[in-house]
Amino acid sequence: MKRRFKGESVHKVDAKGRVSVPAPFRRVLEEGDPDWAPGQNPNLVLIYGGPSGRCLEGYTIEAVAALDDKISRMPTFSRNRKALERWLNTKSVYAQMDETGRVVLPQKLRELMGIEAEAFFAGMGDKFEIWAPDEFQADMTDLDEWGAARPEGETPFDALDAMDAAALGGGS
Amino acid sequence: MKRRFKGESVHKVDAKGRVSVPAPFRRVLEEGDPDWAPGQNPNLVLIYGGPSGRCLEGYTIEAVAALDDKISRMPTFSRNRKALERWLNTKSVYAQMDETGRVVLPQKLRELMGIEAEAFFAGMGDKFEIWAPDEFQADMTDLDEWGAARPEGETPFDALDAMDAAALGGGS
DNA sequence: TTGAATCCCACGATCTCCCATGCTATCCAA
DNA sequence: TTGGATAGCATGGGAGATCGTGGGATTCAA
Repeated sequence: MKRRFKGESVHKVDAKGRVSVPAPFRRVLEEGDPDWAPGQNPNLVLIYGGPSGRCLEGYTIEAVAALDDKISRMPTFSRNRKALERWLNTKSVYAQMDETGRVVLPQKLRELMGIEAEAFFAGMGDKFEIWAPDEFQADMTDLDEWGAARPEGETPFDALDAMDAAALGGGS
Repeated sequence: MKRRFKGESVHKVDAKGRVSVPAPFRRVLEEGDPDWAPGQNPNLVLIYGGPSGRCLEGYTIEAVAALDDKISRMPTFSRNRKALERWLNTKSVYAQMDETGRVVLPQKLRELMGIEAEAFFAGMGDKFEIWAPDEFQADMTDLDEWGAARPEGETPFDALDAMDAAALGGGS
């Protein structure tokens, strides 16, 4: 079973835009880079035009390849495909960890996300997110309030339960 | 794993029509030119009659060869084939990077695309696009607005999710 | 001989790479 | 179980290479 991005942490961003990648994330990035070998520095991809738009998303090389593959199976001239290609190819950059476990966040991306002295890392399974700490806090609060305001039986956790029922129904 | 064209940037076009190729793109062009050797300048191909028509497309030598190959497998006298051959052979020019990482955009092509003082480069995986900055912005805005106006469950990202379902359903 | 394309040189700003340091967690042996 | 050794982690800084851009000189053809 492949390791996934889990956990959260805050790291300093220095004047050059360098920031430490949370140590547990490094293992995932290494496993997810087909060219990686012990003693080397894994590559990754940062995407910034995502659905929310308010955070950077970090993907392993493999995860990006899987996305690429999925998109390439969509109708060639569909608008959906064009939008996704723009997102995955234009609104993204390669990055590489250095020997001390850091990556450089280009100035343009830091500005877009409002990241200054600190960056907030949030594991999200097959990807991770990089936020300005206060932006993440705001998003988290939004999400909590939204969940709390849902009617009985329609909270996120209820939706999770509903997945079981659907699996049973569909699989039989 | 082969590197692909990723990212976006704007560069000045000087009076002679020279523009810097974004540094990350140079690596891809080098890898994609079979004749390239360290210390040399990679060749590339610029195509300008593409489907959208509003931007130049830059391809590596290898990518052009692959397209050529694909087209040559089409029925010999089909109109499709003829149209594509025109596109790939007639509406294209070779270009070469100089030692400082620039290429010359011929005046004719600049005029066709409305490129004047600045050119916008957009990575698109196996190729990259060169736009007049405002043209790209307009295209991007169109695309974003279109996506935002889609009903729930039909946005580009929903379509991406749907690929999983299709893969499962189609694979059985 | 004049315009355009090519080559060579120049320079400031940015980015990379290498080295350095203090801290924390882990491990091993007395 | 306790102290010290060791490895990994988070962060900082400096020197050199790369990048983006400008301009002059040269060549070639019209």
